[in-house]
Parts: sequence; structure tokens; C-alpha cells
Amino acid sequence: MFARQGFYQSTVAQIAREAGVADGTIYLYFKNKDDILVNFFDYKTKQVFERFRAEVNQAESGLDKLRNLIRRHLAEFQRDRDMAILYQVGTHQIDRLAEDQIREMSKMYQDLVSEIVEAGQQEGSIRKDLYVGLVKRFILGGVDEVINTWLHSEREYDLVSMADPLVELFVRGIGTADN
Amino acid sequence: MFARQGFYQSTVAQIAREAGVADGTIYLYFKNKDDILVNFFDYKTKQVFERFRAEVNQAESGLDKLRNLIRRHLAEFQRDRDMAILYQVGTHQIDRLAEDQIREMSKMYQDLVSEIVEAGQQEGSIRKDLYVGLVKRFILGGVDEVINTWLHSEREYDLVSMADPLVELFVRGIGTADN
Amino acid sequence: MFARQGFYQSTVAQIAREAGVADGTIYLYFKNKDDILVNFFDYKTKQVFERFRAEVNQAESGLDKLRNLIRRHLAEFQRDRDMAILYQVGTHQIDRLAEDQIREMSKMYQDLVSEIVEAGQQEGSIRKDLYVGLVKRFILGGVDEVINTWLHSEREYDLVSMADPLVELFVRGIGTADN
Amino acid sequence: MFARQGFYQSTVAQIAREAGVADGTIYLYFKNKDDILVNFFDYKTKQVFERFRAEVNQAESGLDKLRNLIRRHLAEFQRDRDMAILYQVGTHQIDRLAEDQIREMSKMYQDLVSEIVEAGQQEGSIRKDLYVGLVKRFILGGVDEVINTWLHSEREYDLVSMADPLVELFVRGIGTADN
DNA sequence: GATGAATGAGGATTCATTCAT
DNA sequence: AATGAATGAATCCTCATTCAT
Repeated sequence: MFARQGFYQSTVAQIAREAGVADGTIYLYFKNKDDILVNFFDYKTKQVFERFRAEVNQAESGLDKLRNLIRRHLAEFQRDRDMAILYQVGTHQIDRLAEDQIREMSKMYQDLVSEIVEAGQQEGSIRKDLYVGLVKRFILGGVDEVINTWLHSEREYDLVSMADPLVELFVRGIGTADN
Repeated sequence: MFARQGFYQSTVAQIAREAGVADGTIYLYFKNKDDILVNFFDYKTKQVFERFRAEVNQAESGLDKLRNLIRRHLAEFQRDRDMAILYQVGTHQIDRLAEDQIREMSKMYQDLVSEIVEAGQQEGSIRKDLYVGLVKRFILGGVDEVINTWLHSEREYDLVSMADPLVELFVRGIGTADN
Repeated sequence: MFARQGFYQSTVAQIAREAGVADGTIYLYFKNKDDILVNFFDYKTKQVFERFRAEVNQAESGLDKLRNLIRRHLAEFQRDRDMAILYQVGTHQIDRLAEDQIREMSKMYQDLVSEIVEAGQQEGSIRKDLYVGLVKRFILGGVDEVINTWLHSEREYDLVSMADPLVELFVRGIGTADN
Repeated sequence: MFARQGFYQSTVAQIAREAGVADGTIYLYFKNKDDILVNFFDYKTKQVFERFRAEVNQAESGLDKLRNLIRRHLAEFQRDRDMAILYQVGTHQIDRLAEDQIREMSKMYQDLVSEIVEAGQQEGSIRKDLYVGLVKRFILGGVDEVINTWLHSEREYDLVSMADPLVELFVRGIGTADN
């Protein structure tokens, strides 16, 4: 509901109705309205991010790890469009209701990328002269924007098919070898 | 005020007070509360995007155009932090109050990148085997994420200094020449 | 309250206070302020009109039916002065908030008069050369004006005592037999 | 405008626009919004009522006076539908903004009917056993209701054609000679 | 534990009126 | 005399939250 209509457009009464319980019942399980969103990030989204980790661990080489991460990222967000929306909205706000949860997720993602870069550097597939902090944003940004475009697109299309071309861009960049 | 406290946390009464006018006066200049935000995008942000264009036109080579665009992008958003916030929030929402304005800005930015890619391809500095639609998201995403991280960072740091390393990543990617 | 101060002079807050509930509680029972008035017509007034019908059915002859109707009409409106006011105001407005309800009441009243005229015509007490549509207005108008005058009178007086003289006028007119 | 949309639905700004002047200019000619309506009754309507008097004076016999009055009444109200509405609404309200004006008009009308009855009684065409106070309401009520029905009718029809049948009802009543 | 009726603070918006120009 | 921008009080309505049942 938050995804479909936005947090401020959704009323507790609506949520209760959709959940098939009485308004007051909501307050037996959540401290307040904000807390509903916080809990979403705490469970649903965090869970997904743990799947990312599993996927990364599964691959051997750095580039495979990267490919797996991004494929899985796009796949999960495509599968659960509502989650994708809440994630996009939640991470790009100032008054972050789920500040702590988002911070933690962000950390988790960045650690994954760090791990990938390190692995790649050791095996020689990833450049050593990189400012890793920036690489994290470079990658997360690209993926996020691909998702964001998909969310706001009028046409339906397969998000996962963007994974490989995107990884290819991350790895080779847009420049020719001469540069 | 929208940037600092969020749209829904800002009341028209507060806005009026801050503007030094009476509540009703707001409605002489704006149709309603939403319209205030829409107007912001319509004038302020659009204006900035036109400066981006100027910057791109000024450079000769594709890569210089790209560098100029990103430097200017980061510079403008650093200079006007509130605008940066509204842009980040506005572009990553579902219930986009300024839908039309954002769509137009997005188009404008994508056109710039298209232009850059074409120029680079002609002069041989940018690969020809690119899916330009994806390149647009790849670049805008990276820049956006760099800005988003800066906005949410606790430490203050120079955003513009990220421009050149970021361009370098866009151009060369993270991979080694072997890939 | 609507009767005493008028619809637009009555605030929801006042109504709530008078009802001994909180402002918001009003909206649990009524869609909006208009709806309060609509409901009044829907229940209260309609109920009264049904008593009119009972009274008419009870009498045998057309003239007795007429007398019963008008006596009852004046009696009910005298008993509930507020209803009388809302009826007078409601039926003589252009922007009728309770348009449908008023239309229905009007229909009901007209049917009663039709019935009375028919009965009277059959038994020979009412002229056959009448334009019944006009008779309806002729009768309702007279009654309404008697009530309206009573409502705006400074002196208090018995409204019901007007019934018989009024009926006499309806039946015999003001003319002498020569006419 | 008051007639078309109602007093409370009409804003001073709208009135000013329609009048082709600035908002503030209204207040050079009227004390406040209410005063606009008061003035309407003071000039426009009062003027019409004076025409009624002229019409009555012109006729010789009581019944001709009555016929002339009612014909003119219907004719004037048909000609100026907006006035008809304001009159209907104004006279059937509790919070009468133009209380004094309406009271005066009412007095004027009642005097006319008194005069008519007296004349008719002297010449023998109107019964002597009448409660004149009630006759006034009986007649004004009938006419008003005919007008009110016309105002709220969906079909357009000629209001003046109701005059003679209505007078006939006033004079002869609905009863047969036997009563 | 669950309910849902009641609450009342809060907020967007309107509009009659004023007054400096 | 006319203007019309500015005012701010007033009002309807929403909705998160509580609590007696």
C-alpha cells in the first residue's frame, strides 16, 4: 500500500482493512504508523540483501560475483515491485523514517562491493588504482537508476536482461582502449 | 523548507511565515501547496539543467563534454544543497507531484548524454558497441548516487572533487585491460 | 441549529458541541456537513409526510380528507417549529442541498391532493372542471404561506386554528355565489 | 449571480468581475456583501411592487383588480427570473438579510389584497364573511407556489397563463355549489 | 487479544474586507 | 474615485491514536 499510494497517502485504517483486522489491532503489533515502514525494512528488505550476500559468496571470481550480485539484485526487485519502490523512495529521502535500517542495508551492500573489488583485484580482473568508496557508489548508482527507470517506465520490460550489459559497462566503461 | 523537513512535514502556514507573508497570500501566487513544489521544478531546476547544456556545448570533444557536464552537475548541486535534496526526492518517488517537470528534466539530461556519446563515437574516444539507452542510466545513476551519498554523509566534503575520478570510472570502467 | 441560525451560519464544531461529541465524530455518521441536512429531510420530514398520508386515508369523504390533511399539516409543523423552518427554507431555495429528498416529499404531497380531489369529485363535493395540477399548488401554497407567516410572526398564536378557515377558503373561494 | 448560485456561493470577487470593477470598488458603493442584497430588495423589487399597485388601481371592480394583480405578478416574475428567485429565497428564510425590505414589501402586498377585498365586498362580488388576514396569505401563498413550481420545473412554460385559472380558484374555490 | 467508536489536534484553503497607491 | 494585492480569521475535514468493552 505504501508502495502503491505513498506513505502519507496511506491511512492506518486502510492498512487495517487490507490486513483484515481492526484499526486498533495495528497498534498491538506496531508502535505507530512509522513503525510499520521501519519493520518492512527491518525484515523484508534485509532478508533480500542477505540473499545478495549468498549469491556473491557462491561465485568464485570477482567478476562473477559482480555479475551474480547485479543479476540477483535486478531479479529480486523485479519480482517484488513494491519492495523496489519502497527501497527507491526510502533511500532517497531526507526525513528517513527507517534511517537506521537503510544505513545498515547500505553498509551491507557496500561491503559486498568491497569484497568483490578485492577479489577481482587479487585475481587481476579489476584495476588496482581504484578509489573503492567511489566504486561502490558508481555501481549502486547504475543499478539503482536502471531500476528507477524501470519503475517509472510506461512499457513493461524485463529488468534482468539489463544485468549483463550493465556489468559490461561497469567493467569496461564507455571508452575505447585508446583512452 | 521542503528540503529541510519534507513536503508533508511543511505546512503552508510555516511557508508563509518564512516568506514573511500571510497564509492567504501564498494562494495568490500558487494554486495550492503542490503547486509550490511544481513551480520549484519548473523554474529553479530547469534553469540549472540549461546551464548543463551550455557547459556541454562549450566543450569540443565527447570526453570533455562529459567531464564538463559532471563537474557542473556536482558543482551546482553542491552550491544549492536544497535543490539537490528536492531533486533526489522528487525523482525517486512514485506519487510524483511534479511528474511533468521531472519527466522533462530527465529528457533533457538524457539528450545531453546522447549528444556526448555521439560526439565521442565520431571522434573515436567512445565505444561504438553501446546501448545508448543504458549508458544514460549508467551515467546519471553514478552521478546521482554520488550526490545522494554526499547529502546523507555526516562529514562535509567537496562534492566536485568526485567529478574527475567518476568520469574516469565511466570511461575506463573498473576492469583491467585484459577483460 | 440549522433552523435557528441557518445552514451557513452553523459550523460543524458548533453542531458537535451541541451534540456533545467531538468534531470528528460527526463524520462517522455523516458524509459531510451537507449530508446532515440531507439526512434530516430523509428521515424526519419524510416521516411526517407519512403521517399526512395516514390521516388522509383515515377520512372517508374528499372534504374530510382535505380537512384532516391540513389540520395535521399545521399541527405537525406547529409542534416542530424547527422542522417547519427547514422545510420552508429548503423548498424555496435554488441550490437545494437536499434536492432529491425535497422532490420526493413534494411528489408525496401532490399525490395526496390528487387523491383528495378525485375522491371529492366522485362524491360530488369537488368540482369536476379543475386543472388538478394547479389545485395542488393552490392548496400547498396557501398552507405554506400560513405557516410562513406564523414562523415570521412576532406574536405567538395557534397555527392549527387556521386549518378550518383555510379549508373553507379552499372549498368556497372568496367569491359570492353570484360569480 | 445570487439568484444563479446562491448568496453564500457567490463571492465578492466574482460580483466585482461580473460588474467589471475591482473588488475594492464594491465597497465604495455597498457597506458589505449583505448590503448588496439589501439594496437589491430596496430598489429592484420594491419598484416592481409599485407596478402592482398601479395595476390594481387601474381596474374598477374588485375581481378585475385581483386579476390584474396576479397577472402582473406572474408577468413580472416571469420576465425577471432572477428577481423571482431572490424573492422566493428571501421571503422564506429565517436569517433574512433584507428583513426590513421584505417586511415592507409584504405589507405593501397585503394592503393591495385588503383593498381588493374591500372593493369586492362593496360591489358584492366578494363574500363579506371573510377573515381578511387569512385571505391575504391564501392568495399570496397560491401565487407564490405557482411561481415556485415554475422556478423549479424542468420544462419551460408560460407562467402568465396560470393567472386566470388561479384567480378562478381563488374566487370560486374547489367546491361545488352544494357545499 | 481484538475491536472499532470516539477523539481532537492539525492543516489546507477560502474569502470578505482593508488600504496604500 | 478606483484599484487589487495582501490579509488572517474562520471552517471543513482527515486521520493517527486511544481505550472501554
